Amino acid sequence: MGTDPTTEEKIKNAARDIFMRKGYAATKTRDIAEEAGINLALLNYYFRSKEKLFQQIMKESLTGFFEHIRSVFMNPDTTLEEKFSLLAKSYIDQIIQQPDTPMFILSELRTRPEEFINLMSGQIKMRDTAIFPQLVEEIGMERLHEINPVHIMMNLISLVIFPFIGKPMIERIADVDDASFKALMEQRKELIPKWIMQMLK
Amino acid sequence: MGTDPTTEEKIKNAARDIFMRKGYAATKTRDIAEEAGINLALLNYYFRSKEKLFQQIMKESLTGFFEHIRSVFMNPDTTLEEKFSLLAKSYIDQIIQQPDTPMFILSELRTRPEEFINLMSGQIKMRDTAIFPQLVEEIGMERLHEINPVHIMMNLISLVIFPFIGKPMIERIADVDDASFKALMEQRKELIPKWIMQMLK
DNA sequence: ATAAAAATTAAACATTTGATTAAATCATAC
DNA sequence: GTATGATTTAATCAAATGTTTAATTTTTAT
Repeated sequence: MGTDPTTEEKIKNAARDIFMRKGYAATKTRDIAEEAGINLALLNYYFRSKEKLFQQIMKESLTGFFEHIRSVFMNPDTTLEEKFSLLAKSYIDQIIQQPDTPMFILSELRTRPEEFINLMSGQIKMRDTAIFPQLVEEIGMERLHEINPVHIMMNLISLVIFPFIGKPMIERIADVDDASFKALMEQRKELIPKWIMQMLK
Repeated sequence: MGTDPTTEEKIKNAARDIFMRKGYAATKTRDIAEEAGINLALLNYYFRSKEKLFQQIMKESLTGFFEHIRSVFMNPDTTLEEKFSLLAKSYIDQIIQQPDTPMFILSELRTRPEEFINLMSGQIKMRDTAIFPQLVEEIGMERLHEINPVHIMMNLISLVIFPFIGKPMIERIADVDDASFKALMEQRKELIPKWIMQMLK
């Protein structure tokens, strides 16, 4: 067993939980305090304000979110298809562990874009990745006008992430339960790279 | 020119605008009143409460959102590829007009799933559509175990909707401006049906 | 023209909510 | 053991927020 979490950690864990599930505006500092099992004043004692606490958590979420893309897309020693496959595998695994992260980031980015300008800068730029020239080469100069590499990147991310974002709706429309949903996501680790490769044909 | 909007319409329009942009919790009744140019008390006079006003708007958004899917997927007289094409075209056009709708629905569905159980019931069921048996036939019985029709439906919706949800992030990562983004979306009306058909091969 | 109904306004109310304060408790060093 | 600093608590504050009230103005019907 690990050591007991410090008060600071308890607050952060509770805050991450509730921020991710309900978003910034719907999260009350008292909910965080109760979930963490601490006195309300301790939240401000350790983190100064709800806003500061939120920014710490968002920064870490963003970093984790991009680290996956970065490490896969920056590697010059893997082929295109390997990159697609690695990204699908590691991302789907990660999101299964923390299903709320993508929606959390995207919905806060929509609601309060101002706060993100600094947090987002210094993150990945598509043109600086190793995958970008590989995509350009695979598509071929003469076909670049009909299929922009940005489409392929969007498609990869869309196919990986959207099912998790749309899960509550998909489960109702398609009559799939939680277990079946997870099984479908597992299959997608293999299917997505195949689909993306076909798009390049 | 159309007639002036009634007070009720002014409130609803303002509320739709702000709810869509900021979400339920971050929207203040006073913001709605100001945006609508009306006295705060009129909001409760016409709609009883913020919650009731929200539910009306959400119900209409959900209905509009599903009407497109329904009308395309229910039509027994179009081929699979025609359905893919029609859905991509009409959906992308609709979302370009009202880019916040998908994110609005999905993020509120995540934040307050309780409120949605009644609003969602009576909406579309995948197994009752005309497209479902078409998909099953196209895939073929012997391949159904390796590619569940639900994947194809998820992919279609993902490729259409996700770029709009991820737009603020995509624009930063891929260095595309608003005009280029719209041009890319226009291309996708033709590309998405093609990509989806390839997945069935 | 006038009375009744509908619409609008300014003010206030009751909670909620983020934050602070001052006192109390705990841990650590000497 | 005691003093010092860190941590925790209960209580409180001030502002924000959804809603209501009571009075006023505008519209409608006769």
